[in-house]
Amino acid sequence: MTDTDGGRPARTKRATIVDVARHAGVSTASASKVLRNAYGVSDAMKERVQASMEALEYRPHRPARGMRGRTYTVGMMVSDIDNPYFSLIADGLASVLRPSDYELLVSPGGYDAASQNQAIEALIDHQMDGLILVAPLVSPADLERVSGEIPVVVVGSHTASPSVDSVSGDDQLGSRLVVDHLVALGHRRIGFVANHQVAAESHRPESVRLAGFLEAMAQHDLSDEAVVIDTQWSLEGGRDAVRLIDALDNPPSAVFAGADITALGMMSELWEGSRSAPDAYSLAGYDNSRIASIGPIGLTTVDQSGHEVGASAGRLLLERIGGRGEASHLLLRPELVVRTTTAPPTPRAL
Amino acid sequence: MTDTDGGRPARTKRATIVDVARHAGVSTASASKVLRNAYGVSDAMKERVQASMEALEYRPHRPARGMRGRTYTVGMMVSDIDNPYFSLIADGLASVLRPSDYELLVSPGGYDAASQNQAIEALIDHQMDGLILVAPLVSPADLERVSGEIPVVVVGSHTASPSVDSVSGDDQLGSRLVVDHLVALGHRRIGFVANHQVAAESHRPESVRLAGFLEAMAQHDLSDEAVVIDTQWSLEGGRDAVRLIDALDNPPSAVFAGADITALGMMSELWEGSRSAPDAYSLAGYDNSRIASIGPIGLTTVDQSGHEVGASAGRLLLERIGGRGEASHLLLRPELVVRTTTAPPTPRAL
DNA sequence: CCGATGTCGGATAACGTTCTCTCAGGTATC
DNA sequence: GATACCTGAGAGAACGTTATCCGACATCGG
Repeated sequence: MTDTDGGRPARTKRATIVDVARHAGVSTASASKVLRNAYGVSDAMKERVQASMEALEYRPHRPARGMRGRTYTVGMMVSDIDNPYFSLIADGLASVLRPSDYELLVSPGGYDAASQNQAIEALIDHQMDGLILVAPLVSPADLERVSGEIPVVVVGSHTASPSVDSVSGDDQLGSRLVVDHLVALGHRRIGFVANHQVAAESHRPESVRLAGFLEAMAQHDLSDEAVVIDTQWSLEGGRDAVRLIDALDNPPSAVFAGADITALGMMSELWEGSRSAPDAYSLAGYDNSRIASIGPIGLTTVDQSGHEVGASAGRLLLERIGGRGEASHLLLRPELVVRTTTAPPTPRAL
Repeated sequence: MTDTDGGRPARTKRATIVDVARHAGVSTASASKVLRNAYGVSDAMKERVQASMEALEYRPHRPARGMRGRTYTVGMMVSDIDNPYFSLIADGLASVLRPSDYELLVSPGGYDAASQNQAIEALIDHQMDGLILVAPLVSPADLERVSGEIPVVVVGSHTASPSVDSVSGDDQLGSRLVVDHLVALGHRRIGFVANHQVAAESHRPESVRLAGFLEAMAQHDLSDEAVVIDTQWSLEGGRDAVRLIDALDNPPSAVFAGADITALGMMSELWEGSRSAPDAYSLAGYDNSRIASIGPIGLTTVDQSGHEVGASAGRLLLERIGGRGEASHLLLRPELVVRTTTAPPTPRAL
């Protein structure tokens, strides 16, 4: 009735380190040493134990390791697994984790601080060795608390915390690249679609991009021509943006949507009104999501090299797990990708 | 020098069930009973213990639970976290897991059988209570082996295994919906873009969709007009498909791309040749990914209701963990979503 | 030839839970 | 008022691993 015999299929017992030790004729302590390649084992013994592990198809039981400290697993918290950018980050991360002993597990945290906090706690409860938080919505205080328990690397949010590592794109520069491009095309009156929900928190990309936009406009002496449209970064928010712009007395001839998803919403809304970019106005996004490159879309955008961001985050985390004390903050250089949604202003807009 | 004192931040020790028990003045055994709301605790004690848990911010240590069996966590293996359809599945899954005690962790398994196997093993090593495998590339034999160790629900692959549960869309029906639609529009010669890499394995959606296409064409007495284009389901594969179709003597007036991603690649390639759907030929995809609905894309496609698929998979898995013996196989009804890439054949194509 | 030093291997006590089993006390039954 | 039964509470042994300590032996310098 217990598991000694009865499971429907002849459930084969998993080999433990004790089995390995017995099979190799050594103590479990020694087998463990081989497993961790710790100090104090002869080559002969090492070989014998490894052969036994092979023979028994031994794989360490992670919870058991977790009870003694390390699980050799790092957790990644993302708002939603459906984000092309997050996927690039995961890829980069995986590429640095693969050669190490570490493994990656992802937790979908949702779109509000409370559920993200819960997801993070669950990751901690699993005794992960380190955490990668992608564009987290949690408060700085919570972040600080978490980083006291476990090494943390924040990706995408500009934090300057002394206890949390961070990797992000230089969104200030990214905004400048877009503005420079639009101005070079001859635009003067330029709009920016802001994400009002979170713009107040200065460390978030949303507000850094806005600040970068305003600063770049000022550098071109175009502060008076900067038009901020307040809505939300989502497909629906993009649609709203189009309507808001239509209602303007003096509409811009080019719009920087702040994020690809918003630009896509705008394109969709324009399309439904039989208009398009750049005919109605030039349009630029941010993120270089895969969809932006599809022919009929052809969105001008900013590439953040998610792969590189992920790889850097992985390296930082591994270093931190390895014992580095002080936090490190990386700022990666974005690049402008010009496609077909930006062009010189149309005559009627001059 | 050890952790009794020295960590840089005043690292607060995590409360264990022993602490809770002491705080409440009961035995750890009783505290554990309250935690699992097991039989044999008075209401008074239950209340006291729960108050202590609250006070100490107690959260069970999952690895420790794992050592005794359950971890209250289910694992989901996906090829890549960047897939809009997977995200819908995860959403549906989360919605049934939330009210339960279970939590979800996702492992990105990659695009080949070997690395997916590795990801699955890692999930097992973590002592997950159950596994959701999304469109796995692993062999039926491996699947059988895994399902002997842990409850498994396969999503997206049509399996009839007696030991593995499955949930998938009725791809055969989906193909028929597309063909019926195209024929109703007046098309007779219709192409299907096949995914040659995996088409041989009859349980995979790729081959079921192909079979469904051929059967539907036969039902319309159009077997002679069915054109199968052999390439790959990816953006690049879609581009190839366009070139292959161009090389045909007697090209179809409508093409069923088999998957949205392929259709998008085709649209991109057509666009670069200053052509488009449905002018060049009608085009339909499969999956109803979010991007398909964007105005300038407007792809006619088949909706599989990923949310419902995920929710069903979650329910099945929970039942299975709960002890259901025999496997269950669900087939969900897909729906056609008509947008702008399909239209009656253009005169010259008649 | 003796003590000091170094190397390799093993015994063993945790780690935080679960769960079976035992026990104490109360209540019902005759 | 003795016996059987129930109920609530606790003791304690796992689970699979790690890491500290300890001992045995070999080597080396004087």
